[in-house]
Amino acid sequence: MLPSSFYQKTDVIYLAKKLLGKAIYTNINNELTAGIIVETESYRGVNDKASHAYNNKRTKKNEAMYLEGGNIYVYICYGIHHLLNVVTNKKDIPHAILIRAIEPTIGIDVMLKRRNKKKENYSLTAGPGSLTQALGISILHNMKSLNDKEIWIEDVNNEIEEYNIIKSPRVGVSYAKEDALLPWRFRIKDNPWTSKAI
DNA sequence: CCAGGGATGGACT
DNA sequence: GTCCATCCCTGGT
Repeated sequence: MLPSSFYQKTDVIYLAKKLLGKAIYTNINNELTAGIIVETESYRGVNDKASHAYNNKRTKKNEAMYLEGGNIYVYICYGIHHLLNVVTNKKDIPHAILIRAIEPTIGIDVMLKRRNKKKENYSLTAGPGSLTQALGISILHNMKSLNDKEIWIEDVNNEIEEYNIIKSPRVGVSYAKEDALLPWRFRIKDNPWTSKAI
């Protein structure tokens, strides 16, 4: 389990790249599942027009972003999809990292059941709404800690070098004007489990 | 009070 | 490629 100090570092761009290659685990309803994080996006708080916390926006929905690093921000997108963010930085600095895809490693049978699929393929966990469903993560986990027995992240000695990280603009944030072009989406090069979004 | 809309994914042509 | 399901917070009336 990563220490809280990891998440409380101040550079959310650095941390989004550092999360690549790490393993995220859930143990929900006594069912263990896990995968390697292969795609992330950074959201850099009050000055980032794509962030839910832009301009110090603070509501019941995004309150989790203002917790200290190492907590979880889950919100529902389009009324259907539960999207998982790792909160970073100090308390009251609302930085977050969206987990966009994982490569499944443990509990694939459980993931198939949760996703209502018969056969494993790349659509099992590629995409932010898909991986939360596979891992059993929902809005119920909003504001919970990653230093916990239900959801946690581990270093599995799988460091991703800078030259193996693809950087591109974030997905679905065209409303963010000039900030929409920032290359803050990170993917492991040549990994087939990343999301298919352009 | 209520219409609008979003860090998407899946079904279908 | 196109369409659209469906939640709930937000902001304008």
